[in-house]
Formats: sequence, structure tokens, C-alpha cells
Amino acid sequence: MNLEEVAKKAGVSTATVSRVLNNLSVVKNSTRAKVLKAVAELNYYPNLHARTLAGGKSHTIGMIASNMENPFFFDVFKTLEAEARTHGYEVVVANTDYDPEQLVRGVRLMIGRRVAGLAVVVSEMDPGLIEELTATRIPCVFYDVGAARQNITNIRVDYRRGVEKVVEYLHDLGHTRLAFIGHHSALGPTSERERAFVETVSRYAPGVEWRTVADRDGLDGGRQAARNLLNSGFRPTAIICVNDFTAVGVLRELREQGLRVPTDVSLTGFDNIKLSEYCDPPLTTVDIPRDQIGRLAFASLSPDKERMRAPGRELVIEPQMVLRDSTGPAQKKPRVR
Amino acid sequence: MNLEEVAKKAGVSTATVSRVLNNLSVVKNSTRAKVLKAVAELNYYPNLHARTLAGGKSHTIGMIASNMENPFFFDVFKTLEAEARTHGYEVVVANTDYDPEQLVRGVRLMIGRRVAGLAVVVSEMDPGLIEELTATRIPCVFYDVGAARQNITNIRVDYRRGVEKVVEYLHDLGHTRLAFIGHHSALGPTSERERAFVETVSRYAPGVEWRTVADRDGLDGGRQAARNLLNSGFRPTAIICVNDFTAVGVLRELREQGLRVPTDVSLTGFDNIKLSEYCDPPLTTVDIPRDQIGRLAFASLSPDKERMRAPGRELVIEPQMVLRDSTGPAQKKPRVR
DNA sequence: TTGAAAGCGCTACCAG
DNA sequence: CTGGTAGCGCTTTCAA
Repeated sequence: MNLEEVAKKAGVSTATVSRVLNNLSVVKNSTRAKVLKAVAELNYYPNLHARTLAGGKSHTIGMIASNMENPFFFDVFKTLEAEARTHGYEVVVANTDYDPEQLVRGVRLMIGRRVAGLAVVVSEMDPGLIEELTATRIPCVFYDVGAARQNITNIRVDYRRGVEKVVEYLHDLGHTRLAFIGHHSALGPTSERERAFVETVSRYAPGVEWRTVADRDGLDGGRQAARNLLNSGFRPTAIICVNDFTAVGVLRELREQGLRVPTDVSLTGFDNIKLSEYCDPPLTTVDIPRDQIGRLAFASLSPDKERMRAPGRELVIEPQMVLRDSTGPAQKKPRVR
Repeated sequence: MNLEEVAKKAGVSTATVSRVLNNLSVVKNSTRAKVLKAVAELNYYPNLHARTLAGGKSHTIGMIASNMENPFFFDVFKTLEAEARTHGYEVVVANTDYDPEQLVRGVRLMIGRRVAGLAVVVSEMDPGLIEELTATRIPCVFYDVGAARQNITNIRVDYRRGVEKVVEYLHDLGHTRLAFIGHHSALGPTSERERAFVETVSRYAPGVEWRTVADRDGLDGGRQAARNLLNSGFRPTAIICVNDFTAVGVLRELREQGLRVPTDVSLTGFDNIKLSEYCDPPLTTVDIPRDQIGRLAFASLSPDKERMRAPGRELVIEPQMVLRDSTGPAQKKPRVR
């Protein structure tokens, strides 16, 4: 089924059919009707690949995420897609599972699709990726990683500032033993997030004992990390999680071990995903405005909004703390077991 | 950047470059090397649209889901994608938000993309959709809705049997006032799920009072539905939720209203998503094997596995109950408030 | 083992 | 307002 068959059936040329299908309002109403009739009768749907090839633009923007299962990424996707749709674009996603190799595969897939723009929302990185992307001249926006460049915009949340707020808050509450639970790719010497935690503790809360531990991102990962942490013998008075999703897993393990939150141990998350309000107790967390990120991402890819496209632009978002019930004063004495 | 440029740079014809890129092992090693070198130096990535157009196959399978935010759908997607990848396919998803119009839009988008197969995993339906899809001859698989047909396979879980198990179980526990909380599209006279509940109650638990209520799918929807239910004055001894995701929202509202689970009211979900183990208390639920669904879905789309493709095939999965801590015996007397 | 060239289905430009 | 037609970038015969 193709244009030609439709054209034949409607008794016009393929050019005319194309015009009708694209609403090029130069077509006489009567012929437009004929064409539409043929289209309907033949159950015809234009081949998007041919359209993209001939037209030169894909009307598609790509998004790469580390873990779409984590609502954080999904929320960003949702606003990005909403925004894109309003402007006539589709968005197509690829997941990396925090694996740099999958990141590269995903990016190349998007290049192959000749996306009109690419949003890379991941925690992992690959050396040379920026280079590769710059060469393609595809408008890109990176969240959390990467460096601003000619065609690359950068959005980042001042994660460090967020951690500072949490640490200060916990310190003021009298906490003396802190733990940071991350996921693998948010840990290690390369990780801005772990560094932020470590440096903040030594600067704002000297004398406080601390430890960091990591497993996968997610419910199971958080739980496993918490288990490892506790098995190590360290007894934190407060646990700071790299994100809410992981924190919910931690919460479960604490419950399992008979540790009450926040009575025995305080717990904080990051992101302020919906789930953080729905667990018990609701999580004290740091809000990261996913909708704003999604909107900014689209805007910085948008070809018409030149204002956003100042090359090499870097946008920084300041995160806000959200106080809920998972944090409280440190217990004065070790709990009697 | 295109084949021709690469060919020129490598000093060969475009045909040869194409052969190299497609691993058609007829190419002499030395020329293959030349080509690969040129490809790398030019940072060349084949245009997938052109490839699809020329080759006639998209190497892509589509999936339509009602709500990718609900882990149920995401889990199906995950195994479907894993399966697809192993066989050299990409999968691209579209969300409907339970809206029949978006369903149709999504399906047409997939047709436009000339997907090699389409998995429709939704609760809503559109009359004529089956017809439309049948005409395209695209291999399809429907989960939960739709009817088996020539190129359409059907996978369904015996939801009714699941509901029966839950109702019987609750009835045996002495529950006398049941509520069913659904989401909009799983309710109404058209809904198999609501009917399953209603009919099961009158058959297996005559004399039991019951009520049904619905809001959106998800955390907020579940909470709102619970609020409405309770505001209506009805005091269920047990609440059956259409799925776990919604149940977690219900859990929150019950807590808010000072109702303890399962002491004051029992609660059950459906699906057995990971989250159902992580909430407090862990949810009694009915397992629906998403991985099996994902695998079956791919298998029934797979062109080589003819065995699966018995036209008009219907696959039924029997769900199993999973007992956890959110259910218990009905309280003997109305709780003192 | 390689090259030339005919499409794949559609858009867009140029005539009329 | 409509038709003819030259590509878009790649795959795939058919010859060489």
C-alpha cells in the first residue's frame, strides 16, 4: 500500500495525495475529498520512514535514560514527551541500565534514526561520547553528566547543595553517624554525588562518623545495600539515600531488622517522586523538579527557540528540601535491643 | 554523511560499503578493512530509515501500553524488549493513558513505522481497531483485550479465576463487606474485571455486602478511590484492588484514616509487582507472570516461530494467589473509634 | 569479489 | 490548483 495506489484510486497524482496528507491547503476541496475517500477505503497509512527520508527530518526526538523503572526518569520522560507532542514531535526512549556500553549503543541507535534532538538523562558516562555526538551536529541536552559544548546543552541540579542541606539538617538534629547509600554508578571516586557527601560531612559535620555503600538502583538494590551496611556493624543514626526509589528499599530492610524510622534511624531520599509520599513513613527528601527538567530539555533541543540554544549553555537547578516524617532527632543513647 | 561519501573515501562502490556494514561475508578482507577504516574516520552511522525503506523490514516491534508508569506494564515491556533484542529487534513503546483515542493514535503510529509486529497491552478498546489491524497484516498480539483473529494472537490471564480465589479466600476469613477498587477503564458494565468481581461475590459469597468504586490507575487514583469509598459511609471489612499499584495508594489513605491493615480492614492487590513486597504491610496479591507474558508476546510475533503463529490463537494464563500480610480474619465486631 | 543501477515510498520543486 | 519528476540513503539484483 503506497501513495501511488492511493493516487491511482483517487484519479490524481501522487503529488496531490501527498499535499492532502500534509494539509498543504492549496488543494481544491473536491479533490481533497476524493483523496481522503481513497485513503480511507484503502486503509492507507503513510510510510514514516519514506517520509523521513524524503523530507529530511524525523520529527522524532530521542531520550536515553539510565533506568526507566525509577520514576525519576519516567517523570522526566513524561513531561518531555508532553512538550514534544505539543510541538509535533514523537519521542522514543532507550534504557541503559547504568551500563556505559548500552549508553553508547543507545546513542548510536538514535543517531541512526536521525533524531531531531537527543536528551541524555543518565548517570554513567563514556569517554568519547561527547566527541561523537558533537560531530553529528545533533542538538543534544545532557542531564547530570557531560559537558556543555557547541550543540550540547547541559542541565544539572546542584546535587552538592542538596546534600549539604540534608547533612546540615541531620547534623542540627544531633546525628553523629551518617551513612550514604548510592547505586553503583553514583558511587566510586568518579562520582560527584559520593564526593559531595564525603566533602560535605567533613566540612559541615566534622567529627561525624560516616560510611558509604552501594548496590543497584531500585527497591532490591536499596534493600541489599542496607543489609550490607548493617551487616558491617556500622550503626548509623541517619541514612542518606541517593534517591527515593532506593530509599524505599532501605526502608523495608530497616523494618525487617526491627529498626524504627525515624525513632531508631532517620532516613532521607532524593528526587521527591510520588512514591516518597506513599511509603510509611513518608520520606524526607530533596525535590528535584522533573517537570522543569523535561521542559528545559525540550526547550534546549527545540530548533525554533534559538534563545535557549546559546551554544554550550549550562542550566543549573537548585533543589529544595522537603521535610516529612522519616527524619527526627538522633536518639540520645543507643537503643536497648 | 552517507554511503556514497564513505564509498568515495574508501575507494569502493556503495554496494561494497553496504555489504561490509551488513556483514555479507563475500567481501575480501582487505577491502573490508578499508571500508571499516573510512566508516570510523568519517564517524558514519547508517540512516536507519533509508535502510528500512530499501530493505523492506523495520527490525522494530511496537508495544502499546495503557500506563507505563504502572510497573506491571513496564515489566512486560522489559522482557519483551530483552527477548526482542536477542533476536535483533528494537522495540518502541507508546502510552495510551487508558484513552481509546490515544490507543488508536498509537497503533497508527506503529503502522506508519511499519513495525514487524505489534504488542497491544491495554485495558481500553476501540471498536474497529481489530479490523484496522487485521487489514494491515501486521502480526499482532493483544493482552487482556481484543479477539484472536488471522494475524492476531490473544494472551489473557484468567482474571476471573484470580478474583474468585481472592473472594473465596476472603469469604473463608469471615469477611462480610467487600469493596472492589478499580481504575476507570477497568470498571463500568463493559469491564470483565468488575463483572468478575460482582458475579463471583454473588455466587461464592452470597449475603456479602459489596460496593465498587474507581478512579485513575496509580497511587493517587487508588488513594482518591479509597477516600470516596470511605466517604460514602460504606465500611468494608476487606478491599480488593484491581492492581497492586492502586492498592499502594489505598493503603496510604487507610493509614491516613486510622484504619489498620489487616486488623481493621484487609487489602489485596493484583499483579504481584515488586512494590507489593515493599510496602507496609506487604500485600496479599495475585501473581500475574509478566515475564511469561512478555515472552509469549514476542514468540507470537516472531516470524520464524511458526508454531506460535497458529492464526487466531488464544493463550490463557492461570494466576496464582500470593499470601502476605495485608489480609487477615475479619474483625468480629465493628471497631470502636 | 566488486560495481552499476533499479527501486523502496515519499516530498518538494518546477511547470503548466 | 495539479502533475511530473528528481532526489532522500540504502539494499539488492545482475553483470562483469
